[in-house]
Amino acid sequence: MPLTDQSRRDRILDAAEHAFAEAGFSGASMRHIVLKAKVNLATVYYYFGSKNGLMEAVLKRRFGPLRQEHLEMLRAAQNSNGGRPLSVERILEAMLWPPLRLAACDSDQRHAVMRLIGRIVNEPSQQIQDILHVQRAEVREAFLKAFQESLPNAARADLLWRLEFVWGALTFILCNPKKIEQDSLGECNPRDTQRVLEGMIRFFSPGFQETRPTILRTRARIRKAPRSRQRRSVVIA
Amino acid sequence: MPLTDQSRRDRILDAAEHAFAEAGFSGASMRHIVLKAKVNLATVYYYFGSKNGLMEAVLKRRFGPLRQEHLEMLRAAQNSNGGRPLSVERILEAMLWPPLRLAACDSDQRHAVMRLIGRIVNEPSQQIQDILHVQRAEVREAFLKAFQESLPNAARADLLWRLEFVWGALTFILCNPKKIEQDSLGECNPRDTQRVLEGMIRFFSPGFQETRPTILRTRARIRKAPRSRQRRSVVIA
DNA sequence: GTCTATAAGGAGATAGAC
DNA sequence: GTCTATCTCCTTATAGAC
Repeated sequence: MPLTDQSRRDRILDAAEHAFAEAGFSGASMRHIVLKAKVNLATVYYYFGSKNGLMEAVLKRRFGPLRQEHLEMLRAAQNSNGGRPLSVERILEAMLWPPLRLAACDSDQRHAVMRLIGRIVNEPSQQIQDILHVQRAEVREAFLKAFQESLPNAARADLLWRLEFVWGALTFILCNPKKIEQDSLGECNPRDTQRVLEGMIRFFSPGFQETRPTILRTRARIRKAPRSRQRRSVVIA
Repeated sequence: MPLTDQSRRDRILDAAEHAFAEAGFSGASMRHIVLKAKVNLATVYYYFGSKNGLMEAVLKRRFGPLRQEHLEMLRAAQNSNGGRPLSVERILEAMLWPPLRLAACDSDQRHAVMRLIGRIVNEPSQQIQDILHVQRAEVREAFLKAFQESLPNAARADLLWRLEFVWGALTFILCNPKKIEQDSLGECNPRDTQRVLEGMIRFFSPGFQETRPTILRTRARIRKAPRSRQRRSVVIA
């Protein structure tokens, strides 16, 4: 870790990224960050103004390039396909690979980036959510459009839901790689990015093909809950 | 909201559940909680000992019954099926419905419970993760076994990954119902629990049937990233 | 640009009266 | 069991010398 080669600003961003990824926004403290970055506390305020400003800079450094890579990969796939609708597999690949690749970089920051993506998705702060929303809206639209072209019979609402499911699954595994590995007793290896990608594409692709309209079944048998300690005056079922 | 009918202890738990769900563990403060619960600060320490103890009580109140409901619903489905392997759809229903139903209760605590489930999954604290692990391990095993019986040709590692994907998608939509509704301009309605359940079962079922072994494709074309600002000395691809 | 020193307040937790 | 008052520490943030 050559400290001399790295400017103070970058050291702070790296340390902050790490801290925010590990402890969340409110859980991370400026003092821990400056300790790890080996800079003075006032330096952070000089460069970033506030803790919020620091988080914003951390997010933009990662999600700006990520957004561009998403869009470029989708466009490259479309170009190489001569303008015809892409297969679901190709779309999913363009959707999942950029974040997985980012997380696969072999560096000290690897785990930090992985967890940061997953962490901030569920971050309570409205300001953080706004930053994320701006970064994601354009990408969301592009992929939704690709899916609509690929699956003209699918209901738009279904596709929207499915994008959320995939995005949720992705952020979850990015945020909890260690837990997954431990819970599976080593059978799942989140660092084998290539295999994770293949597994996700194989698992999610068939579901997207399911374009018949939803038929709501009556499900009377599950109305009864086993315990009485919960309030369930109104049960939707 | 009849305050007199509710013991202090329950008022604290309700307020804490709400606060933790909204702001996360470190983001929520004891002082905000006692303000909402209309109790004295010392009362919380009398009943729960510490902030950690309070969180633990909040989690156990919800996840104990949830665990039981998961197991009972799976067992009921197996019994009604005469011991034969369940369909993937039935297993998914038993897996998804208890948390969705819990979130569908029409009460002031509804949103709190929804978001709490999603929130704590990504909570950094190790102690919280341990509580969650204990609650989830038994349920995980039961559902994994059900899937293995239903899909004898599926690789165990694949099933483990897929359980994580489903769990990740579920916790994501539980934690971010408002965001989903806004991003979709109202087309997705997270409060229509029944439809969400059907949508998830329809989306995830086909993927589980995919039991052919994974064939890793070479993907040279995605090796190139669009921007040079990221370090990518070692790219796994 | 970088530092020391410190402000100003919020946090979790407790002692001890009632 | 419930309250007031307080301890102690840590937090974000800033003022001002160099």
